[in-house]
Amino acid sequence: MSTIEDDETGRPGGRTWRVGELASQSKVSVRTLHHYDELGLLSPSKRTLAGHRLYTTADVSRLHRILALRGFGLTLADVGRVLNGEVDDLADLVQRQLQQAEQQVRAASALRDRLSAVLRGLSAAQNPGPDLLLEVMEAMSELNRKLTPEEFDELQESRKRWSDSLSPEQAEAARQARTEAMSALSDTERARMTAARASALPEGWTSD
Amino acid sequence: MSTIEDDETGRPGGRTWRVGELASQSKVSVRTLHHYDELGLLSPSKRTLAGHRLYTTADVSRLHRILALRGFGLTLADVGRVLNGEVDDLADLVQRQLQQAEQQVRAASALRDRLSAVLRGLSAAQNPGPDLLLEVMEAMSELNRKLTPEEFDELQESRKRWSDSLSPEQAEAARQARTEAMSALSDTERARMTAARASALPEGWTSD
DNA sequence: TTGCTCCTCACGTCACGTGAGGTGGC
DNA sequence: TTGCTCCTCACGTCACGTGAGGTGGC
Repeated sequence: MSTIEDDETGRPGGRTWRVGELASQSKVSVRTLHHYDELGLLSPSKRTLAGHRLYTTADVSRLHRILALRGFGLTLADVGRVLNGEVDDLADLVQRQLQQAEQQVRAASALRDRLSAVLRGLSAAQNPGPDLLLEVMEAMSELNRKLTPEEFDELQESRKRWSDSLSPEQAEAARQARTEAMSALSDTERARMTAARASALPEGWTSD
Repeated sequence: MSTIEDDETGRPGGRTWRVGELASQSKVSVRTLHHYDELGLLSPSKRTLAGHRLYTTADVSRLHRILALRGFGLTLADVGRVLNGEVDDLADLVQRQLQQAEQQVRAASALRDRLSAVLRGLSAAQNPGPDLLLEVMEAMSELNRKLTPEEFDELQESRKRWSDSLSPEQAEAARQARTEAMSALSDTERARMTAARASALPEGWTSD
């Protein structure tokens, strides 16, 4: 404030930043800035004689715009296109990003539900051996494909062969874990089918 | 069923599958099976004289176990460790997967909310030019960092410079879009902070 | 002269996709 | 002989992380 020729010069518009400075202030890595330079997404307007990057205020603004768009889930390629004005229908792009995010929410939620069902099954068993848990996880996945009658028979049979090798306590725990898992799976499946029906509507179709 | 020496031989346990067969039946690509072979995750027990892969029933079972575990979000490295019995605390692994899935749900939900706020802002503007949308998205991101007073002033000023170049209709649309966006952002921010507080608890700490 | 920052390669990540060029079995 | 399937390289993807080996400015 009082110094005028300390680190930055007083010339308006002449303030520049070195990579390290810009990186720490923007909470990105130096490597990220190098990467954006390589991609041509953000090339510093100046260089020192030694070849060190110097970012101007305009460059900094562009970086902020890049980080903003990146924060909305755009790929760097899309970020570049948007900033270059190569995208005419931005609303359409945002719409697609939204659908993608919704899909991610559905997928992650379904995964979360299945995992917590496994954990509930685990806690139901007093001594959850690794084989038990594996069995439950496999059974849950098995149900995700529709089984042909023969496959179902074989699954039953292999389950039987397997459970014959267990102590009564282990067998009971396995049964209980499986029941837990199956019911949770059904919930997930029901939700999935509902979602599938909704997304099967033609594009642009609305309920009114 | 009636033919006994048609494509598969009758010898029990002798049934084998070629990559293409196994791939289509298991809904994975041939390349995926090649990949698992390269990783040593699933190497066919047999080969023909010409070097073609032949998968036995045991191999097929292992593939199903692999796909099951993969479906629970494990990396292939973790899948391998589990199948090799190198993981002693499976419950802990599942627990970490669950936390990761929950994190994904939170991140995707927050992204979805911000994107739909942008779209609501968009529809509020009768003529949403690309600059308008960009402005809104940037403003939303800007708020995600805490601004120093000077930065806030500069943001206001740049906003002013920008809005001076707009028609009254555009300016009004921008104002409305921004209001929408800000309120949605606040919701998100509140949720984020709540989550942050929760995750700031030391490991193993529970509320009872 | 010692640190700290900067530079340019260049390989690694993760789970495969996608040719390229060639061989085997019905 | 024509298709179809199979084989083994080997590069590409996406957004950087992580050294390696060397130079510049206070």
